Amino acid sequence: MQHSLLTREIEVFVELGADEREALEALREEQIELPAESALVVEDAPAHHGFLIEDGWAIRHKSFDDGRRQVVDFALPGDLVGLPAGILQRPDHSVSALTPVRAARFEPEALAETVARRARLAAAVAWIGARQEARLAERIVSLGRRSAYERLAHLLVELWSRLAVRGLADRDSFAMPATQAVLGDALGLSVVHVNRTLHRLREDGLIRLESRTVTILDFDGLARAACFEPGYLHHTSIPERLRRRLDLERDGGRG
Amino acid sequence: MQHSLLTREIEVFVELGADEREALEALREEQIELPAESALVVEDAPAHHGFLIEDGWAIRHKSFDDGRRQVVDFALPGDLVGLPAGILQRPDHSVSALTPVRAARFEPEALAETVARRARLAAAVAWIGARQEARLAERIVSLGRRSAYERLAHLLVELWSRLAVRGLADRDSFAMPATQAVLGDALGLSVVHVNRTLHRLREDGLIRLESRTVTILDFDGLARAACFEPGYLHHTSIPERLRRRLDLERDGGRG
DNA sequence: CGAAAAGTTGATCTACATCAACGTGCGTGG
DNA sequence: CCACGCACGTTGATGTAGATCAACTTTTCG
Repeated sequence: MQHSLLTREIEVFVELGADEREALEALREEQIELPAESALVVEDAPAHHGFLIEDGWAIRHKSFDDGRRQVVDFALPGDLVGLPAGILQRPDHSVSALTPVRAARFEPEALAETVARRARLAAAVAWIGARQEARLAERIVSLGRRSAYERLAHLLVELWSRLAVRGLADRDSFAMPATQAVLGDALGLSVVHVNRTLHRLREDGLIRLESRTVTILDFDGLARAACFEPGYLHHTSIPERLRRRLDLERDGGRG
Repeated sequence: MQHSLLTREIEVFVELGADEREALEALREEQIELPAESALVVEDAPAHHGFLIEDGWAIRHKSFDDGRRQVVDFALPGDLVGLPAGILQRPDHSVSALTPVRAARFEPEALAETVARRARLAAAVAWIGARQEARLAERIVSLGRRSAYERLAHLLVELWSRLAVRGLADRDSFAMPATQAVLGDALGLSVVHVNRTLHRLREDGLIRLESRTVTILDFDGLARAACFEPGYLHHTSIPERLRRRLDLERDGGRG
């Protein structure tokens, strides 16, 4: 894996020139390896970096003083974290490794600068941000209006989909490092209820679950149970109209 | 209000040059006025615009086939909507006017182009996006881990804060055009429960509520009840480090 | 002024939380 | 290599926040 995952991620959507690819590679400040449980970004800590997750899972989460915790999103290989934290004054949530994590660290300001000079990169980053926002919106829908059963089904389909487009899932299964407690914190449920709900999903023949591996036995059934509409994941490329504008930009710009 | 709200909104955080301001003004495609209930963005409709809300309230929401609905966010004067919808292939949620709305319409592609040539503008837009994402994250926390009482208190404080920084709220009150049904759809609660919970907030002497006006009687109490931490709203300006980089960019760039 | 929309209140139901106990796999130290 | 401990998972009993159903009042608006 010589090219960073970031390059690959972006190139799914826009083709990059050699110079653009180089500029991205130059951002990579340091390669880091973190044990499970360690923090990549700490809420309220002023100094912070962005990270590109290259291997392992992380969570973005907020904690209350009284011990309540909410997982805002899962960060999988290929995901960028700490970007908003870098743009805003201080991070308003933490990012912690769920498994051992390998990641590329970079200065958000350097990314901003690099991207500011290259319209196509800027569009790609905006695009990544918009997609993240779409995911959060869908999570709001889950928490607000879906039952525990639907939420869990939905999350499983989402995770599989996100891993699958990156070639990190098998045809019908994937490794699930999150404990039931973490799932509960992501879905706004108690551990006990996550357990019972998983049990029901198994009873209903939708999934199998063994040694931290989820096998989806009935995709249609699971997606139907979840009211899952894949559109919000936006696995497709940047809209034609936008791309055309930016190709113009590229030809007509300083080059 | 000759200058667009967008200009004012951005200038809270970075100073703009005359050219930058002009470029933003040039984006304004058309001024539109919409009655309450009408849609600015329709889920699944391919053609779409971005809008800068100039007056009135709107909601971003998703609807299920079975009638369930979730309000993802409120859009207040000064807010940008339809931006992610413009970047992504198709909008994954709708935006509807809650009251009559005055808004400036623009092509998202034109914004992308304008912004791509001006680092400071790009940073400002990225900054606006990051702030929106922070709001959604906080909403996820509310829905996942806060009680109805806390959620409602939290929302009221948030709305007041957002209106107040824009000079749209009185010292301790604001006009609240959302019905209890809409509040329910935003908070993941039933109308009945919203009603009872509002009642409790009144009983406890935290708010008063008359003719669609919320008066906050006890800010501290309400914020405490909500576990409200204002940080996530990011009403402060762009971090110094980032600003410095972009000022450099401005001096050194093509100009 | 009348009708429809919004708000209010009570009774009842249920999805999920909480409490409690026990099972199971696994890494660590004796 | 066994045994202890601990994190995680599982299951049952019970409690409760909030949903649902139903009726009524008040406000809004054409």
